[in-house]
Amino acid sequence: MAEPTAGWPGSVAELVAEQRALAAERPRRWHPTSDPLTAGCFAAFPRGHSGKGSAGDPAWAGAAAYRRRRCRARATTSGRAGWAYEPGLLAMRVGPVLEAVVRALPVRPDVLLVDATGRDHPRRCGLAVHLGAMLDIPTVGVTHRPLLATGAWPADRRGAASPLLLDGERVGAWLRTRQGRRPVAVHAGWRTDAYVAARVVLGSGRHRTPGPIREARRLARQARASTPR
DNA sequence: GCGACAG
DNA sequence: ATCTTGTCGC
Repeated sequence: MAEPTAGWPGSVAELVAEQRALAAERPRRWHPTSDPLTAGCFAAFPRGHSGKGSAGDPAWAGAAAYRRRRCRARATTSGRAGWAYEPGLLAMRVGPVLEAVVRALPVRPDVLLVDATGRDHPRRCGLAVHLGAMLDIPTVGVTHRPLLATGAWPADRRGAASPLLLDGERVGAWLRTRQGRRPVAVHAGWRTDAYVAARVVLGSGRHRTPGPIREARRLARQARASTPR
Protein backbone atom coordinates (compact mmCIF):
# COMPACT_ATOMS: atom_id res chain seq x y z
CA MET A 1 0.00 0.00 0.00
CA ALA A 2 1.35 3.40 -0.95
CA GLU A 3 2.33 5.62 1.95
CA PRO A 4 1.20 9.24 1.87
CA THR A 5 4.01 11.57 0.89
CA ALA A 6 5.94 12.51 4.02
CA GLY A 7 4.63 15.69 5.58
CA TRP A 8 1.55 15.95 3.38
CA PRO A 9 -1.93 14.91 4.54
CA GLY A 10 -3.09 11.47 3.47
CA SER A 11 -6.79 12.31 3.59
CA VAL A 12 -9.13 15.23 3.06
CA ALA A 13 -9.90 15.37 6.77
CA GLU A 14 -6.20 15.63 7.58
CA LEU A 15 -5.70 18.32 4.98
CA VAL A 16 -8.55 20.41 6.33
CA ALA A 17 -7.11 20.14 9.84
CA GLU A 18 -3.65 21.08 8.59
CA GLN A 19 -5.04 24.06 6.69
CA ARG A 20 -6.72 25.35 9.84
CA ALA A 21 -3.51 24.94 11.82
CA LEU A 22 -1.36 26.68 9.21
CA ALA A 23 -3.83 29.54 8.83
CA ALA A 24 -3.48 30.24 12.55
CA GLU A 25 0.30 30.56 12.36
CA ARG A 26 1.84 34.00 12.19
CA PRO A 27 5.24 33.49 10.56
CA ARG A 28 7.65 36.40 10.48
CA ARG A 29 7.02 38.65 7.47
CA TRP A 30 9.46 38.54 4.59
CA HIS A 31 10.33 41.53 2.42
CA PRO A 32 11.97 41.36 -0.98
CA THR A 33 15.65 42.18 -1.19
CA SER A 34 16.78 44.41 -4.04
CA ASP A 35 17.47 41.42 -6.24
CA PRO A 36 15.70 38.29 -4.96
CA LEU A 37 16.33 34.82 -6.35
CA THR A 38 12.76 34.16 -7.49
CA ALA A 39 11.61 30.67 -8.39
CA GLY A 40 8.41 29.43 -9.95
CA CYS A 41 6.87 25.98 -10.05
CA PHE A 42 4.19 24.32 -12.13
CA ALA A 43 2.46 20.95 -12.45
CA ALA A 44 1.31 19.54 -15.79
CA PHE A 45 -1.13 16.71 -16.47
CA PRO A 46 -1.57 14.45 -19.49
CA ARG A 47 -2.72 16.08 -22.69
CA GLY A 48 -6.35 15.44 -23.42
CA HIS A 49 -7.32 15.30 -19.78
CA SER A 50 -10.19 17.54 -18.81
CA GLY A 51 -12.20 18.14 -15.70
CA LYS A 52 -11.17 17.27 -12.21
CA GLY A 53 -9.09 14.18 -12.91
CA SER A 54 -8.55 11.64 -10.17
CA ALA A 55 -6.05 10.30 -7.67
CA GLY A 56 -3.11 8.60 -9.36
CA ASP A 57 -3.12 10.76 -12.50
CA PRO A 58 0.39 11.03 -13.93
CA ALA A 59 1.91 14.43 -13.21
CA TRP A 60 5.05 16.27 -14.28
CA ALA A 61 6.50 19.26 -12.51
CA GLY A 62 8.98 21.97 -13.43
CA ALA A 63 10.76 24.62 -11.37
CA ALA A 64 12.96 27.51 -12.45
CA ALA A 65 14.90 30.08 -10.41
CA TYR A 66 15.50 33.55 -11.84
CA ARG A 67 17.67 36.47 -10.86
CA ARG A 68 17.55 39.71 -12.79
CA ARG A 69 15.22 38.30 -15.40
CA ARG A 70 17.66 35.49 -16.14
CA CYS A 71 17.16 31.80 -15.44
CA ARG A 72 19.86 30.47 -13.09
CA ALA A 73 18.59 26.99 -12.24
CA ARG A 74 16.06 24.45 -13.42
CA ALA A 75 14.55 21.20 -12.21
CA THR A 76 12.04 18.64 -13.39
CA THR A 77 10.26 15.77 -11.63
CA SER A 78 7.39 13.42 -12.26
CA GLY A 79 4.95 11.70 -9.98
CA ARG A 80 1.29 11.02 -9.41
CA ALA A 81 -1.60 13.23 -8.37
CA GLY A 82 -2.68 12.55 -4.82
CA TRP A 83 -6.32 13.36 -5.44
CA ALA A 84 -8.82 14.74 -7.94
CA TYR A 85 -8.91 18.50 -8.31
CA GLU A 86 -11.40 20.01 -5.91
CA PRO A 87 -11.57 23.72 -5.10
CA GLY A 88 -10.00 24.22 -1.69
CA LEU A 89 -8.13 20.91 -1.81
CA LEU A 90 -5.52 21.58 -4.48
CA ALA A 91 -2.74 20.64 -2.06
CA MET A 92 -4.00 17.06 -2.11
CA ARG A 93 -3.47 16.92 -5.85
CA VAL A 94 -0.16 18.66 -6.49
CA GLY A 95 1.41 19.54 -3.12
CA PRO A 96 3.89 16.65 -2.99
CA VAL A 97 5.05 16.84 -6.61
CA LEU A 98 5.57 20.61 -6.36
CA GLU A 99 7.50 20.28 -3.13
CA ALA A 100 9.71 17.66 -4.78
CA VAL A 101 10.51 19.76 -7.81
CA VAL A 102 11.43 22.82 -5.76
CA ARG A 103 13.69 20.68 -3.57
CA ALA A 104 15.29 19.36 -6.74
CA LEU A 105 16.55 22.84 -7.59
CA PRO A 106 20.30 23.19 -6.95
CA VAL A 107 19.65 26.53 -5.26
CA ARG A 108 17.42 27.75 -2.45
CA PRO A 109 15.15 30.53 -3.76
CA ASP A 110 14.46 33.65 -1.71
CA VAL A 111 10.82 33.54 -2.78
CA LEU A 112 8.66 31.06 -4.67
CA LEU A 113 5.84 31.81 -7.11
CA VAL A 114 3.06 29.24 -6.98
CA ASP A 115 0.30 28.67 -9.49
CA ALA A 116 -2.41 28.85 -6.81
CA THR A 117 -4.12 31.14 -4.34
CA GLY A 118 -2.81 31.81 -0.85
CA ARG A 119 -4.95 33.47 1.78
CA ASP A 120 -7.81 33.53 -0.73
CA HIS A 121 -9.20 30.21 0.44
CA PRO A 122 -12.13 28.92 2.55
CA ARG A 123 -9.74 28.30 5.47
CA ARG A 124 -7.21 31.00 4.51
CA CYS A 125 -4.70 28.35 3.51
CA GLY A 126 -4.45 27.92 -0.25
CA LEU A 127 -1.63 25.90 -1.76
CA ALA A 128 0.75 28.88 -1.93
CA VAL A 129 0.55 29.19 1.86
CA HIS A 130 0.81 25.45 2.46
CA LEU A 131 3.72 24.87 0.09
CA GLY A 132 5.67 27.76 1.55
CA ALA A 133 5.22 26.38 5.04
CA MET A 134 6.34 22.92 3.94
CA LEU A 135 9.44 24.31 2.24
CA ASP A 136 10.08 27.11 4.72
CA ILE A 137 10.28 29.55 1.80
CA PRO A 138 8.26 32.76 1.38
CA THR A 139 5.67 32.34 -1.37
CA VAL A 140 3.40 34.38 -3.60
CA GLY A 141 0.39 32.99 -5.46
CA VAL A 142 -0.39 33.83 -9.10
CA THR A 143 -3.66 32.75 -10.74
CA HIS A 144 -5.96 33.66 -13.60
CA ARG A 145 -8.76 34.40 -11.18
CA PRO A 146 -9.54 34.41 -7.45
CA LEU A 147 -11.04 31.47 -5.61
CA LEU A 148 -13.37 33.35 -3.28
CA ALA A 149 -12.08 36.93 -3.10
CA THR A 150 -13.60 39.73 -5.13
CA GLY A 151 -12.53 43.10 -6.48
CA ALA A 152 -12.83 45.37 -9.51
CA TRP A 153 -10.13 45.37 -12.19
CA PRO A 154 -7.46 48.08 -12.12
CA ALA A 155 -6.72 50.61 -14.87
CA ASP A 156 -5.32 49.23 -18.11
CA ARG A 157 -1.72 50.16 -17.47
CA ARG A 158 1.19 47.95 -16.45
CA GLY A 159 1.67 48.16 -12.69
CA ALA A 160 -1.91 49.17 -11.88
CA ALA A 161 -3.38 47.11 -9.03
CA SER A 162 -6.64 46.85 -7.11
CA PRO A 163 -7.50 44.95 -3.95
CA LEU A 164 -8.93 41.44 -3.77
CA LEU A 165 -11.02 41.21 -0.62
CA LEU A 166 -12.33 38.25 1.34
CA ASP A 167 -14.56 39.13 4.28
CA GLY A 168 -13.06 42.58 4.24
CA GLU A 169 -9.51 41.26 4.39
CA ARG A 170 -7.01 42.17 1.68
CA VAL A 171 -5.91 38.70 0.61
CA GLY A 172 -4.50 39.61 -2.80
CA ALA A 173 -4.74 41.98 -5.74
CA TRP A 174 -5.65 42.17 -9.37
CA LEU A 175 -2.43 43.23 -11.03
CA ARG A 176 -1.94 44.48 -14.56
CA THR A 177 1.36 42.98 -15.70
CA ARG A 178 0.77 43.97 -19.34
CA GLN A 179 -1.22 46.76 -20.77
CA GLY A 180 -4.03 45.55 -22.99
CA ARG A 181 -4.16 42.12 -21.32
CA ARG A 182 -6.35 40.70 -18.61
CA PRO A 183 -4.86 41.31 -15.16
CA VAL A 184 -3.49 38.41 -13.12
CA ALA A 185 -4.61 37.68 -9.57
CA VAL A 186 -1.67 37.80 -7.16
CA HIS A 187 -2.01 36.36 -3.69
CA ALA A 188 -0.57 36.80 -0.23
CA GLY A 189 1.20 33.53 0.54
CA TRP A 190 3.55 32.22 3.21
CA ARG A 191 5.17 35.19 4.99
CA THR A 192 3.90 37.63 2.32
CA ASP A 193 1.01 40.07 1.96
CA ALA A 194 -0.83 41.42 -1.07
CA TYR A 195 1.60 44.32 -1.51
CA VAL A 196 4.69 42.16 -1.48
CA ALA A 197 2.95 39.76 -3.86
CA ALA A 198 2.42 42.53 -6.39
CA ARG A 199 6.00 43.80 -6.05
CA VAL A 200 7.51 40.37 -6.54
CA VAL A 201 5.36 39.62 -9.57
CA LEU A 202 6.08 42.99 -11.17
CA GLY A 203 9.77 42.29 -10.73
CA SER A 204 9.51 38.90 -12.42
CA GLY A 205 9.23 39.87 -16.04
CA ARG A 206 7.19 41.82 -18.53
CA HIS A 207 5.01 39.06 -19.87
CA ARG A 208 1.54 38.59 -18.45
CA THR A 209 2.73 35.51 -16.53
CA PRO A 210 5.92 35.86 -14.45
CA GLY A 211 9.05 34.47 -16.12
CA PRO A 212 9.81 31.81 -13.50
CA ILE A 213 6.32 30.33 -13.83
CA ARG A 214 6.46 30.41 -17.62
CA GLU A 215 9.75 28.56 -17.62
CA ALA A 216 8.53 26.09 -15.00
CA ARG A 217 5.50 25.36 -17.16
CA ARG A 218 7.64 24.88 -20.23
CA LEU A 219 9.87 22.47 -18.33
CA ALA A 220 6.93 20.47 -16.98
CA ARG A 221 5.40 20.12 -20.43
CA GLN A 222 8.76 19.25 -21.92
CA ALA A 223 9.13 16.48 -19.34
CA ARG A 224 5.65 15.27 -20.22
CA ALA A 225 6.51 15.25 -23.92
CA SER A 226 9.63 13.18 -23.36
CA THR A 227 7.82 10.51 -21.36
CA PRO A 228 7.34 7.40 -23.52
CA ARG A 229 3.88 5.87 -23.62
C1' DG B 1 -32.04 22.77 -2.54
C1' DC B 2 -28.81 24.35 -6.38
C1' DG B 3 -24.81 26.17 -8.54
C1' DA B 4 -20.15 28.02 -8.21
C1' DC B 5 -15.51 27.02 -7.07
C1' DA B 6 -7.32 27.97 -7.53
C1' DG B 7 -5.31 23.91 -10.91
C1' DA C 1 -5.21 21.68 -15.56
C1' DT C 2 -6.13 20.94 -21.17
C1' DC C 3 -8.27 22.00 -25.81
C1' DT C 4 -9.19 25.45 -30.09
C1' DT C 5 -9.07 29.20 -33.80
C1' DG C 6 -8.32 33.34 -34.98
C1' DT C 7 -6.38 37.86 -34.20
C1' DC C 8 -3.29 41.49 -33.05
C1' DG C 9 1.34 43.42 -32.44
C1' DC C 10 6.53 43.71 -32.09
